[in-house]
Parts: sequence; structure tokens; C-alpha cells
Amino acid sequence: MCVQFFDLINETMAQARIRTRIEDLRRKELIEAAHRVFMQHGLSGMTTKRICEAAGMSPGILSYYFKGKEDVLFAMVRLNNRLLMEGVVARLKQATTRWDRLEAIIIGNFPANLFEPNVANAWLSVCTASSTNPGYARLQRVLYSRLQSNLASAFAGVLPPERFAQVALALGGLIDGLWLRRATGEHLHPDAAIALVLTVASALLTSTEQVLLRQG
Amino acid sequence: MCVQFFDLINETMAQARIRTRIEDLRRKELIEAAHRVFMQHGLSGMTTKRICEAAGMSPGILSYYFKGKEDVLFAMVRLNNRLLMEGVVARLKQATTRWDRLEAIIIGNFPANLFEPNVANAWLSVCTASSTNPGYARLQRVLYSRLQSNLASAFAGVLPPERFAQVALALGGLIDGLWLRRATGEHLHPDAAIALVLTVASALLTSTEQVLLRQG
DNA sequence: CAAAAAACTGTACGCACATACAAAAATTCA
DNA sequence: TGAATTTTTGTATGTGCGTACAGTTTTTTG
Repeated sequence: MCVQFFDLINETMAQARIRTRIEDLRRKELIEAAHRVFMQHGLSGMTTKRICEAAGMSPGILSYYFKGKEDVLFAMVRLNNRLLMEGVVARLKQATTRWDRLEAIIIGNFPANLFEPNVANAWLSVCTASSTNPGYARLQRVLYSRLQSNLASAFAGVLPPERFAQVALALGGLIDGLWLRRATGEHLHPDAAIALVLTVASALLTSTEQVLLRQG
Repeated sequence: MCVQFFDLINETMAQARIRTRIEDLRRKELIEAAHRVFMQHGLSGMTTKRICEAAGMSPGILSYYFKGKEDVLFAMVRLNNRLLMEGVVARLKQATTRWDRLEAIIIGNFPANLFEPNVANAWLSVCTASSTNPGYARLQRVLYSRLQSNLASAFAGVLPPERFAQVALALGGLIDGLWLRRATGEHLHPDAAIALVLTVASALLTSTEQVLLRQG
């Protein structure tokens, strides 16, 4: 969930007008600065002033290159997605059996360099804000459905719909819950989180189901 | 987790000075108004103005009866705890076997009248804020340890420490994750959530462990 | 029924923030 | 080089917020 969270459709990228090299550079710098501030201070602490400061620019520059704060945030989310989804997709492509795909999804949801309190808190910030902000809510929906379809690709043909819904909710919920725990500072190694989710997955699936998953 | 969340030690209550009847009444009204605002708008939307408005009073009244906004929040949390914990405690007392206790804990974590997007969002608000606010962080720690000790009382003598840690993390994480999913508006009946957590618990425990739990 | 105390009102102050924008600096171009 | 354009700066404006408090109304008291 959390990794998929950093995803967004690149629609605005497609209709982007031609820009100067400097404009592209500055936008990139600001987005990266926003990313750093976001990770360190969370969503509510991500002020325009801090972003500009982190980028080494004057406080008013943001409104010159972006429509507003939200604009930067969404650009930032796009950037993160591009970086993070590569790993997940690569893992999924290497997988041969359905069980490998399941493992790839779970492992991909706990990247060692991201499963940290700061990142988890930043993610929580957006989860919380999505209750009032339609933009974030839409984002959440996209990410949720991506995890869902990833899991569906792993379980396709093995689990009946009803049972798939149960397993997917358990695994997805557990993944989210572990990120939430990490956000509160609980000491939890990514490998331990992966192992736990896999343990639950094994426990939840019957032996015949597991055989099917490992051979398909 | 979420139910325990509304818990707080009644220390400030104990050292409370004698108050007029009106003062107690107004404080109560303001706390209940804060609760309503909190549930509807989340933590960040819980402004003093809105609270006073919801209580049908003038905007400055809050600073007359409370030290500040935080003061109201913590009073509100105390109130919620008193209301909600009664149900959980009652269930725990009726339980005879350890398995009954486990069921009581899980059921108590998904009260039908509370497992709703508004409440879940409010809970998430505080989870998020606890990363920066030490007061909220302390609250979180108390609630977490309460769930942990509740689970420990159910599994005592049956699971070795290491295995208990695993099961407790899985169940606690799943509970949190399901609340988080509810916060995003996912349609999820409390009974379904309870059933899911119980299913995972059954799947995670060996048959001999389950026998021990059901007879102790 | 005054006088005193309590309860309440509305406003004003200070702060943090997003955003807009005029002016200045840097860069490009002819 | 000198004008035109782009880029950057610093600040100003407006908003929303928590809080304090002087003043007003209501209640209690003797």
C-alpha cells in the first residue's frame, strides 16, 4: 500500500508544454527539496518557506514555478512513484510462479531504505489528509486498486473471488498496519515485517492452495 | 488499538479542585462539543471556534474553562475512554477461557457504533500528530501497551515469549490496518472485521495451542 | 435591593502560513 | 554594447488560527 501510494498517473506530464532547461531544472530541484522536507516534517510541516529554503532559493520562488503547494506535492508523488515502482515491477517480472509474485508484492511493500518512521509518518500524513482533500482521496483509491490488482494477478485462478477478497484484505490490512506501527517508532526490521506477512499468508492458505500457487 | 486509544490515566481528575456545578456542566458541554467536532472534522479541523459554536457558546469561552485546546482534547479522550472501556472490560470479565478473552479483545476493538470512517479518521489524525506532539506520542504508547497486555493475559502460559510477540504483532497490526482501511471509506462491517481477525488468529495458532487456549 | 461574585461576550493581538507581485538581478539576444 | 527577456528576490497582503482580556450580563449573597 505504502509503495503504491507514491504512484500517480502521469497525465499532467503528457500535456506539459515546452520548457526552458532552467525551468525544468528548478522544478526538479524544488520537487526534490519538497521531498526532503516532506520526509522530515510530514505533510503539515511541509511549508513553502521550508521547501524553498531546502532548495537554496528565496521563499517566493515556489509560486513562480508552481501553481501552489499542492502542485509541488503531486509532482513529488509522481517522482517517488517513478523511483519506487521500478523495484516492484522488476521483482514482479522476475517471478515465475504465483507464489513468487506474492512474495515480490510483499517484499516490494517493505523496501529497506523506506521502511522508516519518517517515511511512514509522511505516508500517514497523506492518509489522514485524504479524508478531507479529494485529490489525496483519489490518489489513495488508485494506490489501493493497484495493490489489489497486483494481488489478484498472484491469486488468479487459484482462489475463488470470495476467498480472494478475504485473503487480500487480511494481507493488505496487515501491511498497512505494520507501516502504521513503524510510524509510531516501533522497532521493526523490514525483513521481520516481510516474514510476518508471509507467515500469515502461509497460515491463511490451505496446503492445496499453496501447492497450486507454487506450481502455476 | 483504536479503542484503547481513547484511554488516558485519570491523573488530572484525581487532583481536580472543587468546582461549581455550572463549571462542571460547561466543561462537560465543551468536551462533548469538542468530541463532535473532532469526529466530524478530525484533529486539524477541530478549531476552538468550531468547538464553541458546536456548544452554542461564544468563541472566547474555551479559554475561560480550559487552559487551551490541548486541555480540551485530553479531557475528551478521557471521556471517550470511560465510555468505551466499560464495554471491553465487561466482556473481558465474562470471559472464562483464554480463547474467550482473545475474542473479547478483538470484538472490543471493533465496536459497531464506532467502526466508521469519521471515527477512524479522527483516530488517524492523532496517530499522525503523535509523531511531532510528545503528548500524543505518550498517549499512543499507553494505548499500545494496554492492547499488548490484554493480549498477553489471553496468551499467558500458552505461547512462549518469542511466539507471542509474533502473534501479537500480527493481530495488533491487522486490527490497526483494518481501522486504517475503514478510514479511507472502505465498506467494511465490524462483524466482518472481527471475523477476519479471528480467522487469522485461528490460522496462525497451531491446533494444540488452540486446544490449550480453549480449556484454560 | 444593592453589592459582590460568577459567567459570559466580543474583540483584539500575535503568530504562522500561502500566495501575489513589484522591483532587482541575471541572462539572452540583436 | 544596449535592449529585451528571463529569472530571482524580498516583501506585502490576506487568511485562519489560538489565546488573552476588558467589558457586559447574569447570578449569588448579605
